[in-house]
Amino acid sequence: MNDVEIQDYPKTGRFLAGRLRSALDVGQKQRIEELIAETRTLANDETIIHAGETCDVSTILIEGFMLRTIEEEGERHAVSFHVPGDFVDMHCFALKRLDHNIQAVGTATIGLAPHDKIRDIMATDPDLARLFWFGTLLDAAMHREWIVKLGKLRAAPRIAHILAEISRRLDMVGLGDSGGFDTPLRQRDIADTCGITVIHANRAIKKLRELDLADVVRGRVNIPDRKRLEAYAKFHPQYLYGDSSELMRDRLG
Amino acid sequence: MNDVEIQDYPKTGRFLAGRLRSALDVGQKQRIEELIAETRTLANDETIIHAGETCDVSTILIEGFMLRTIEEEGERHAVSFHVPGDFVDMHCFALKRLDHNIQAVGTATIGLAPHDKIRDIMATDPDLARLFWFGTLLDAAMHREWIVKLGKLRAAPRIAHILAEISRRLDMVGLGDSGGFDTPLRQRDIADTCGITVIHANRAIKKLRELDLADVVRGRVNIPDRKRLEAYAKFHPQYLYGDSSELMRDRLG
DNA sequence: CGGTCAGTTGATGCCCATCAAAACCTGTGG
DNA sequence: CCACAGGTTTTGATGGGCATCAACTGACCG
Repeated sequence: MNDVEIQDYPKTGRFLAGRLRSALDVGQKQRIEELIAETRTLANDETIIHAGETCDVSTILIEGFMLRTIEEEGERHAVSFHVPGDFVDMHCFALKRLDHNIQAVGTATIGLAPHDKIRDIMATDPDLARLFWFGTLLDAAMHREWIVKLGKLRAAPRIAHILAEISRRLDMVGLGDSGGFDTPLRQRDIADTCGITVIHANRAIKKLRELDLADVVRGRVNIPDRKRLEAYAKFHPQYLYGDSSELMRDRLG
Repeated sequence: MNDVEIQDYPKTGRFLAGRLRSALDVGQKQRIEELIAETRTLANDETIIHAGETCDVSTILIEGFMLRTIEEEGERHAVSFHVPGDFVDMHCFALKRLDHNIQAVGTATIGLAPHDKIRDIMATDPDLARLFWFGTLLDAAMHREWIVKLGKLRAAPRIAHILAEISRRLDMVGLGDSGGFDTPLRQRDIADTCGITVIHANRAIKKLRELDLADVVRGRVNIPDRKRLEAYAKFHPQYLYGDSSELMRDRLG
């Protein structure tokens, strides 16, 4: 991942960066870039898709953060979060309707890919089809890891895990920032993601601060030593299927 | 779903039954059936794929139950369970290696689909390609629902949710049994799935028994009134994307 | 009839939800 | 520049859920 990718492909240059993107040729990258018919800017908390709606475009997150949330009995549960480069609702192409909402956290910029263009790709480039598929399966892999962590970890390490994962994923798409990252995530969002109350999230964050593992302040997360944070969170990045993993040497085809 | 499907397609007749299967034509069903190069019988607890292994076949569960598990620090965590008709590791085709194990619970019969045959389908029938994709996205949808339930529900309703889901999924593939279902699931498996200890699982099961919601005995789960069980578990089947949902009327293409 | 494994029960302490309230930011308009 | 309002972060007190350690029962099997 380098800046050239973003110059050449300003809307989709981060898509699967650090993962299978390196297996794509120029023509394929160009074709993905041309998928994006339109870009939009989202306001804080704006929801682009509501659970149950059918859709005929898919959305790539270009800049900012987003959450997938499910409402139940008036409570919001966040099932996953997204960083730039994520095709946040590619699965909508195959599912036709979604079981959850997708909303911006802070302001965000998105690109829209009409499904008929994706259908063209499915019919003419099986390798790209498989790449899109791969992208949606990464979400499933992250869901699985999170299920394990929810069963295994208490509040503070859960939060540490979220922070460690965001940090790693930002790295993969070329937005790494040693020492932490800027984010509009609120304690409310962290609580909704970890399945705990805001109040308890606050105490757990305080604990991380006291342990000098992570400092969450408005708009910024400081991480003095990511290795220590990852150890505390029992974070093992294999499930992100990154390039750097020795196990991921074999590629498309 | 009816018995004719299983007579005509003994190995894959339950695949996506109750969901998009009804959108397939005879040629497509035949093509899926012919994917299965070989069948095998698995012993109790036998693991067919270990985390990290690459693979060049995918597996459909023909008879019995299976679990996806992730080991961490000697503890087994189950991230999902499977019923007949599930293509348990179709995602292995696009991911190449898996982040988890897949193992039988009790004895099970599976069918093996070589990846080169799947690749042929990807290249020649985009509708079937999309169907396979859809199948893997169902897993992701179930993962999301489970993440919400882990955040929202305590032990007893979690277990109730598992039981309700199994019951519904058996219905969809034509194995419904009003009053409950036979299963080799042990309390250990339920505990590993719910992220609780066996001891606490036992107490929660006792509670379900006392509430007359479900009776889990060796090899059998009795459900006197599924509606009541589902209400207690806050089970809402939309995430299973079943045919019966009004929202699912639109199909492939 | 002893061994093994699944299921069951009791006692203790920590984690987290809940109710309540205060301190703090941030943007707004006077 | 200050006052104010609304949302975010912080702290305290109380109770319930679950993990943990320990022990016992019952079923199946050689």
